[in-house]
Amino acid sequence: MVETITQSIQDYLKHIYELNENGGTASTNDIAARLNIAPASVTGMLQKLASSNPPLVVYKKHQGVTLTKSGEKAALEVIRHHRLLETFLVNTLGYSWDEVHREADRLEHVISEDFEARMAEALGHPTRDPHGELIPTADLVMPTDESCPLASLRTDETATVKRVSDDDPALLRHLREIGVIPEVKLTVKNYSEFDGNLTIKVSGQKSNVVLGRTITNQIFVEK
Amino acid sequence: MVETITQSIQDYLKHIYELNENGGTASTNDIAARLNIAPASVTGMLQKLASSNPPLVVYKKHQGVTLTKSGEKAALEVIRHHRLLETFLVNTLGYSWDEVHREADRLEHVISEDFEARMAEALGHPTRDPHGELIPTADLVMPTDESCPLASLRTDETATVKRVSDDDPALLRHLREIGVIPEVKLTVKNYSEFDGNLTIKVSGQKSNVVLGRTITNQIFVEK
DNA sequence: CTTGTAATTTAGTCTAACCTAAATATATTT
DNA sequence: AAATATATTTAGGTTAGACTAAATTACAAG
Repeated sequence: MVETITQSIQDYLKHIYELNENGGTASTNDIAARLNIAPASVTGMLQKLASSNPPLVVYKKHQGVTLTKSGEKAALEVIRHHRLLETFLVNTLGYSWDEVHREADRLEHVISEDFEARMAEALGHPTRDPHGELIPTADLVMPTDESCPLASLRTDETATVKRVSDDDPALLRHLREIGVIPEVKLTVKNYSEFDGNLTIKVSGQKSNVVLGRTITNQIFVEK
Repeated sequence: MVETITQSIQDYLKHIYELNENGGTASTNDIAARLNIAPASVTGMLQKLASSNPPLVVYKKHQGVTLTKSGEKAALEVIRHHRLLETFLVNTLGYSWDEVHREADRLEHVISEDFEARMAEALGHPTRDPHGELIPTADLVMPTDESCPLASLRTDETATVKRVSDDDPALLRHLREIGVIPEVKLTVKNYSEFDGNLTIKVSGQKSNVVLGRTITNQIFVEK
């Protein structure tokens, strides 16, 4: 049998992977929200993905889905494409941090394995994309992420920024302005018990910045 | 109204443009052959393209189609994407002459205008792609081509290669081997009345080569 | 000017992926 | 434990773009 993995199936798998990373199982509604389609349409597709050969998801009515091994491989393939593309667009065409996402979302489905390999080669086989997200390896293994939210640090702790959540372009632009980008070092000058704000000294920047919980939960660091 | 120009419509328009360049009107069968689909499917699409708003083709039953101004603009947009992409892939990812075509065929439909502009900029606004095909300008005008088939030259004439037909990868590899690539100078050493063969001295190559009609009709030069 | 062939069109189907509305299952609150 | 709210599924429908088979039109050759 071996049914074809269409572009929309790739999109489903990618988002299910990301939902699985956080929650566990991915719910019909969450998937629908991410794909901007009606929940009813998602149900139909999940049934199809579960009964394809080989099955790409494990699906129990009313209980969401998880990826099978095959589903995960297919998802990682797309994610590798996406993250390599983001890196490539920033490095070779001067795209900025916040502009690459939409472009990569369209390109990820159409590039060949050859294109993927040539990009990886040209970029020196990077392990993270411009936002610091880990890039699955060529044999489709997702490296483990050792980083923790900046929000979990306390006064006098020092760490290196590893990753920044990429789903809000405005936040990305802001972080770029205050110098919070991957591989930059920072130190917590103060932690406020009251509201969870952190006062941060960013290496290379003159003045300290105060960041709220909402932001510090989207920045990931290694001590 | 302004209906959306889907990927397959883009493909139809691109091939109709190319058929119009040679023949005049594009026939149902020719289009079907190029797109690898059944002629009956083409008829349906042509009717749709002719009655869309604005109309993209002029269609008279049993007499093939030509592009309208709107159809031509849409076609040139795709062709510009394609040719810039080929140039980009060769220049920045080390693709060879004969490998770029398939990749560009998929990418041409999904890149943004921004991507197009960045490529053009990075490449220094090239006027020809790696095979020497003219690239439509940013405002979608196809430059006029002054070149003529190598087959039309006679003994002792000298010319510069401008373009090579790109639809046969094997031919492309052969031409690369004997040094026949755009901007290379060559001289006709002999013309054979009998079979139309040309004996050619290619600048930078030690030994002369003899090329038959089939090949010399696919190489375009300027004297 | 008729007849055979090739090109084209019509008519009717199919599939993928979406939709809406209604039905049902699950979860939450009182 | 019932009542309500929320999440999910079912049922039925739409659209784009392909298909095959049959009908028609155009064209070329005797």
